[in-house]
Amino acid sequence: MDKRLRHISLLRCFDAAARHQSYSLAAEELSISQAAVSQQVRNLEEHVQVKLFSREGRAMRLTKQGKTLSNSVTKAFSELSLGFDRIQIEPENGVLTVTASPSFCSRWLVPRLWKFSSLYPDIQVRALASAQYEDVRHSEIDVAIRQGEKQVDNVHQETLILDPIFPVCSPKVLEEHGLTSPEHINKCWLVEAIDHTCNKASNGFNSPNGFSWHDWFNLAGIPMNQDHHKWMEVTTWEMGINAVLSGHGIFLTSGCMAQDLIESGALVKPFDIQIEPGLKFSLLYDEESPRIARINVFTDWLKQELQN
Amino acid sequence: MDKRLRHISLLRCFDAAARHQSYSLAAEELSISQAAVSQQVRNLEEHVQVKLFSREGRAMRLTKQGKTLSNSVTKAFSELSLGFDRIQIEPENGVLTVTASPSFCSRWLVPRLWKFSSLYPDIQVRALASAQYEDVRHSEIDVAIRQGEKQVDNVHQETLILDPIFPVCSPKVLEEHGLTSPEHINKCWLVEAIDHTCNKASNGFNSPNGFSWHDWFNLAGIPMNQDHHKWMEVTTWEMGINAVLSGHGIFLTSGCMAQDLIESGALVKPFDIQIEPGLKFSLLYDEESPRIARINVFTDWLKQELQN
DNA sequence: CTGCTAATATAAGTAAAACTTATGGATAAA
DNA sequence: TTTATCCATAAGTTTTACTTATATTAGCAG
Repeated sequence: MDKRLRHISLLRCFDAAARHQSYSLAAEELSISQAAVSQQVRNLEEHVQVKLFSREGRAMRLTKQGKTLSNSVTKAFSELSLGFDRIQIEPENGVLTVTASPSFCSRWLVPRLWKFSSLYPDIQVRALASAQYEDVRHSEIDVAIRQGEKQVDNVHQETLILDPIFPVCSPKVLEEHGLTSPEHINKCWLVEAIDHTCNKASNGFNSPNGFSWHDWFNLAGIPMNQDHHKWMEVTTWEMGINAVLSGHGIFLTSGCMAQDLIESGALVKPFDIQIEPGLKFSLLYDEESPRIARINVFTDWLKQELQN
Repeated sequence: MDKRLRHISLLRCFDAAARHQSYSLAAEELSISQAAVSQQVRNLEEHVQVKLFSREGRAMRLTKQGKTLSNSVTKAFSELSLGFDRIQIEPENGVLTVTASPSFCSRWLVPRLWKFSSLYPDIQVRALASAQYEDVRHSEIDVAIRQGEKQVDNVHQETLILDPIFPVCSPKVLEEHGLTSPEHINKCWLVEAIDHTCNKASNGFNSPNGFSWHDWFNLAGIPMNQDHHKWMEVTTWEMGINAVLSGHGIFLTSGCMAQDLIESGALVKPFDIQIEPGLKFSLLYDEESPRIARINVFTDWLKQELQN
């Protein structure tokens, strides 16, 4: 054991002072007195026989050697924090970060979070919208909800939702076009969400869709007008929802994206014909996360919410 | 500042116990009592709320979490030691480790070290023979002398010797073959040191040679017998020197490898024709080494020695 | 199986380190 | 020049790291 590590405690004050270039600010951060910081740094300088700070007016600037040591200390402390993180279990209470696609966040997750927050007021949920999967193991993200499925090493993954695909439109469009039979859909503008990678065979998290109007017409057993010119393609679920909300045609949606709007009457589901099993939404988290207790609270609530 | 680093001192005992899987051995290493180690580890376990060791008979085995933390602590402590090393200046007196090729060590360096030791009896020089360059920045080696030149990050490098290349032989061979003119060399066995990587264009430290008899004959302006069958190739300078010392032909040597033997009369230089500039020997050391004071003493002496 | 040795655990006490409060000195700004 | 801000130092207090003594557990040999 390196004898110099006998005075390893002194490095705490050194590190804080180095970052702030100020003993007072360091003392504030550490919730101790300025005099303590001054003495600890002086003790360190005496033990290693190297001047680490030089006074510049009221500030304490690092010497060249002080900078060198500070770099090493920062790395070492970071490594220790990581080690502690890996072995410790955080309490249930605290911040939890959940990531999903922007559409899922705004159309499904965020409109439901008030229920979670009512039940668990000591857990603050941060919803992080992201167009692609974020690593739950090497970031501060705790839970990811993604459309599709993909093998991710050392990450727990389960099916959260199997979402039917069906057409929705506004009540206005329903009335104007008299949509009493599936064939009548051919009278409308057809809105379809496409996967902008244009690769239906891709295996992994994708956005947004693996189904088209063509699939739905096949299921309904009716011919699709082959020279149908009234169609529009969008690249996110939210765009499609917003289109039909404003009275623009009929949208082949993923159920969960429209569920709250159907319940509120803002949109209607003209026909009880849906593609099943439709989309899979997966739930992912790191079982070895220090925040596993918090993650479990949230994911349990999620699953319960989906049964109601 | 991570609050857990408040108890950073406890990690010293943890680290020693983890390495030894024994509190008693850890105590011995740290020169404290077993009871202190036991209590420090217990305190750490209480603060982080994780069991780090499990008792197996008389041994203390790391738990899975203990192993995880131990890995991080080892890295962090290593980083801190490195930081201390980089800022601390060791005194002039102490051990200095010098590395060079085996041939250079035995033929040039070691035969001269007695002079250095006479002048600086408090600096103990350890000559480390190595066939390849050893990193002076991340090892305990202080000074490297290598043939050739190569860019090494954060390492001071300068030319130590520009060594002429010329033929040497034993006085006996000189007399037997009557080598009074360069053409007479064709009567002898020609010994040549080759670079066993067989890549003359390689940029970096190489061993041993970038020159051949062909080069020397060109310089001397005489034709080399094209079907010369009396030749031998060796892969180190020392082999070549030993060959001619035993009366075997004539060797195209690097000056410094034969200098002391020429001065003593054991070998002779038949002709005053030499390839110049010949080989470059470089001196390398880490300017940020804690032993820089000692390194400077040695390198200054080296350069002085070469001017005499 | 018994007795002994080796190793860790725990309790009480001591020594050293980390911190506090009070005050002085230096620098910057008004 | 005065005032405010920041670090340095001294003396005292609190906390942590260590000691010694003893208890407990495990392993080994006869």
